[in-house]
Amino acid sequence: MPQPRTSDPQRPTRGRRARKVSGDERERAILATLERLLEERSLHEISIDDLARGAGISRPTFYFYFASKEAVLLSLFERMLGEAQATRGDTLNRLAEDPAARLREALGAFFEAFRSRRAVTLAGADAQASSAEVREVWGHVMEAWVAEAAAAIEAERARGAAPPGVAARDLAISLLSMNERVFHTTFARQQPSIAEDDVLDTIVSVWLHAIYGTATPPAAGA
Amino acid sequence: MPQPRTSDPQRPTRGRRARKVSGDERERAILATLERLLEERSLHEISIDDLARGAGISRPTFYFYFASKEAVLLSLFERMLGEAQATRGDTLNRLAEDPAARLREALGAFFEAFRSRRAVTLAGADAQASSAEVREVWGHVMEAWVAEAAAAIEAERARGAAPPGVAARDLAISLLSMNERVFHTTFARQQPSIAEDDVLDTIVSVWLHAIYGTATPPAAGA
DNA sequence: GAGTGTATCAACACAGTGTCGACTGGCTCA
DNA sequence: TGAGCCAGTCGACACTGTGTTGATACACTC
Repeated sequence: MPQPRTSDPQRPTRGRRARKVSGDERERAILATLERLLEERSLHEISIDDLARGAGISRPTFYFYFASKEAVLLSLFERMLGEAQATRGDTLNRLAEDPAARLREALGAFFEAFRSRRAVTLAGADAQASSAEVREVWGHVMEAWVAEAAAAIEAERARGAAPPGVAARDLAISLLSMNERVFHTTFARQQPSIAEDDVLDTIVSVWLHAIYGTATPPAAGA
Repeated sequence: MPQPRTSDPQRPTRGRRARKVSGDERERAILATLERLLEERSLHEISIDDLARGAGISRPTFYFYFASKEAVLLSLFERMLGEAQATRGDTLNRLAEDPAARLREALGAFFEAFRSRRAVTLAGADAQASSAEVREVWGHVMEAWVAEAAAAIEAERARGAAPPGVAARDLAISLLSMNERVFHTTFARQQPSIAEDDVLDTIVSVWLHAIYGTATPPAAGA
């Protein structure tokens, strides 16, 4: 049985010129095909045969590259989450500089990262229902964001800018859960949902009130 | 082709004594079987054959009662949502009496309604990914809650208990979305999630701060 | 020029879905 | 009382999608 290749990038690419069509190109073709098809229909309306044909290979050959279509989605999803991480930076750690502005910046970066890959975001969220693996990846990413947000909340409480209240971690989970679900319904254009242009204003307001009790918390210099 | 029966209760039950096993009993047996199996595994790990066997009938006979397993879930889901509506009452309309207490009451009723039917709640939420029909039912229910919550927020702003802010409807959507997702991760015992005992305290606190800017808003009499 | 690893696919086995057509057995009304 | 109706039932089939097997090709290595 051929081992499905992991997307491990340091696989040794053997000497000089690659074959007409290399394995990496095929892998990328499969990923691109899924991303394209997800713009039109949901993962469970896409068959492995669709992906294989889209990448110009047969169904058994598909299995040489990925173990399942969920695995393809997972790869796409992980890439996107990596990008989301990268663009966001450490904005939350510098909350004290100007809470309202920094928070808007951080939440805006998330929003933008997900918005720019709408189809993958939605499919990834939906796939959590059916794939324990997707659930686990998402759980790890969320865990990191929760820890970061909780630390930021505690720091703001410590410097007296935010009043004490419910456990910082629980608050962070609540607010991030809100983001997650609000983004999802907005991107899916479900009813009821918030208009794309109003999402950021609304969630920033909730974050500020939930953490500081006011929409205009004090900056560190003030 | 036999018409799949709706769960329409006023179907005429013909004269005197019912047959050994009536159609209604079968229908109830299918619903009960799904609810039982959902405690152990997810909808897409349950086949129509499982449901049929569980109800003591063959697979083709299943189709006499329901058009698909999603339809069975939908029936279960709608019943549960109906109960959630019923137990909650009009608490949100009486927010002014004592905002913190009434809000806790209203959110507590929701939490309890969903908690008591954990398996159906989780399966219903998951099925939104794959079934437009489930999505639509959930959308309608949410829409009603959003309208009610938005009206309550506007009333509190009108009486001066809550400060003005982002659109009441958008705020209502955000807060209800938070509930939805927080409940889901808690019931599914995903990581990260809020402990079952802390959920109510946490979300009530966010609602109060987001609407009133404080955890101790004034009652109407005060 | 034999051997190894990558890449490929036709053909198969299988699981689940949905449908068709035939059958049963109680009930109604002529 | 017996012809006809109808809710209810299921064996058998066709179809779709999944995952595996085994054989093959090709490039590059030693």
